[in-house]
Amino acid sequence: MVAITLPDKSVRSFDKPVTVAQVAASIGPGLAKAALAGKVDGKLVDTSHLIEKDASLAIVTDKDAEGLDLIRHSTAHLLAYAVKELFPDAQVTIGPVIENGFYYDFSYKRPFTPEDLAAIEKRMAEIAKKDIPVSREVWKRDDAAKFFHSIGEKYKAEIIGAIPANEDISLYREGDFIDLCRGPHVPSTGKLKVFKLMKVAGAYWRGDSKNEMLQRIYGTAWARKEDQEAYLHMLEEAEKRDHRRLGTALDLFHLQDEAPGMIFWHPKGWAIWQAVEQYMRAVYRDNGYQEVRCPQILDRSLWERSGHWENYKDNMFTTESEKRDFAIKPMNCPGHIQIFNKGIRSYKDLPLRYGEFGACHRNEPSGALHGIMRVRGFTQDDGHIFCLPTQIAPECVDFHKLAFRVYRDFGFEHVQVKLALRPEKRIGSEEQWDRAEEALREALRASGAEWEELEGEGAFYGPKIEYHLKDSIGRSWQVGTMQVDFFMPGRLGSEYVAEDNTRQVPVMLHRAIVGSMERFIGILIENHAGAMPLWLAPVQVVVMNVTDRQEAYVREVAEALRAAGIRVETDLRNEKITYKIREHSIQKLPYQLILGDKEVAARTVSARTRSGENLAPVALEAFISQLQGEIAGRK
RNA sequence: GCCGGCAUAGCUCAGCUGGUAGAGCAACCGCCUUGUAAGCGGUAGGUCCCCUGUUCGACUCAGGGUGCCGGCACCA
Repeated sequence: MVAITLPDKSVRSFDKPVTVAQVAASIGPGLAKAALAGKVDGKLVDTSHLIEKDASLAIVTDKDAEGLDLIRHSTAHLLAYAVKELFPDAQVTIGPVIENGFYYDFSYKRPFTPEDLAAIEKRMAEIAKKDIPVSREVWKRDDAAKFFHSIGEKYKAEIIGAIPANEDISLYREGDFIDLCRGPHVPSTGKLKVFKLMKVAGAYWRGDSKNEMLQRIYGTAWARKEDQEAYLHMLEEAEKRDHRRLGTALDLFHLQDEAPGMIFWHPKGWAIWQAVEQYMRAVYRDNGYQEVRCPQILDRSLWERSGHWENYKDNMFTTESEKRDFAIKPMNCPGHIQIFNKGIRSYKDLPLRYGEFGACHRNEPSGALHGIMRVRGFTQDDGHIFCLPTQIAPECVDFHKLAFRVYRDFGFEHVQVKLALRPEKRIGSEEQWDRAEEALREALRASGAEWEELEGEGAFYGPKIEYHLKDSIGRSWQVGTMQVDFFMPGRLGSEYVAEDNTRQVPVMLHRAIVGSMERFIGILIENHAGAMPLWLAPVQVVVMNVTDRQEAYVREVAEALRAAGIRVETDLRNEKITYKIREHSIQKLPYQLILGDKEVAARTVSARTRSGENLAPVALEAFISQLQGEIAGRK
């Protein structure tokens, strides 16, 4: 007797072991058809899985998140199947599920072309249509290794070789194609109906740039056609919000060949920058930071002492003058330490907080550059807190709260928090690391944050909290950070006089909220689709005349707005009002003031909002105070 | 840096197999004095990314470079 408990708590009894598929069939033919896998006692298995003893079972269909992942995983195998049919000497490697789809890495004598992709996708559809059963087989590890060697699949053999010898492994067979896989998979290829190959790209074998490069094919797969169409449509829409496109369209900035990874800020882009910077400056001021400014170029000897010359040389721009070597600063911390070191510090001075809008240059690999998100010249809202070990935790708690307040003010609700823990190559004692990691955890816990821990991702001098925001197509970018550093202050000779009159080395906290002004503005642009909130909009109001009779009044109104601190432009061009409205709408201006004879006569203004709403005429003063209210509220 | 793709007017893009280039928008000049998302007419604008080669002839083909785009690696 086998008793199966279903999710609704009902129990079905069978007189001998049954497969997931049989249980599904016993419930109903519809479910039997929809079944993609089973979840037995919480473990995902194939529908062919034989249940031999009492268990709980949930039938997984394409309505479950797991079902969708299954479809994607099986579609990756389908892709490999099709590739092996069309390109028999291609070698298969791995094909995992990713957000919205999957990829599969192949080794092949030449790169796949877009035409290849179309042919592969066609073949996939044909195989799917044949509804070929997918079956699981359990092999001895060595047999499997031998087998994959014999068919020339050296990557698979290598993967299997890394599995302990006494472990059995599972293979999945569909038609002539057999692949090593933990599974589970859909029962047959006919379950795979909605997929599309998206792009080819190079990817290193085992993610190591010392290894050969494989051909990675990316695809997307869905349970329903509408889902895929919605996804593709979303991608198209996201493309319109790309900060590079909007940067040109809204005349915010540009880049050019002579300065790769460095930005020319146009007046409107710089107005956004200034709005962000002034806001962040107030954040420094109101939270116990003193703003400072350090040299852009510093002598080699300083970078040797800090360790950068040895560890970071490839990323630094260097220069030479009168037989002295200099580096353009890639970071601000050594500079801040010089300020700290000037004079004798007492424990009573700590925590001491310095903040800078520090322009840094890093010679990033050319392939890493991306619009204004990843650049070679950028400005950090970089702060360093010199403190006692006991002050680490409270400083981190305060910082975390502050960072989240800032993100909220900029309109970000979804901030990913990650905690990067001790890497293999590190300095400092285990005890110091324990304390530092725990201090950061404590700060996150105290703030009620949810976070993800990344083993081995910390800096060599200490662990760090990372704050990430997403761009329009969902790529995640680190913005803020909080890092504990036990190392650099000692290395650069910082000390304070402790209570017992001994000299001690302070702990340094490296912290940034927007991270890089450039990246942060890029993300701001994408998240607002270029329609910046009033307080950040480069031009907040445009004042327009209907005919040239209102010209003087337009100037008067604009001047009053300017005097009230509003960023205002006039549009006195000899064009139809509809033409002007269209143009400023495309430029995503928050408010357009339309002044005709009526407004002149009544000494009022008629505003049109960005959403296309026409507000009733009001007195200028009323309009100004409305704007000032919105700006103060950061709307 | 690695794999692949791309580079034509200010912007977005077209230009078949080699015969030195076009459109729309923008700009400029007129006309129109205009009321909530494009009035009309005209003019001007290009080292077809750069260098070398093949060719009678190169935007087009080949080689090299630079930059950008998509990934990978990197991002203390």
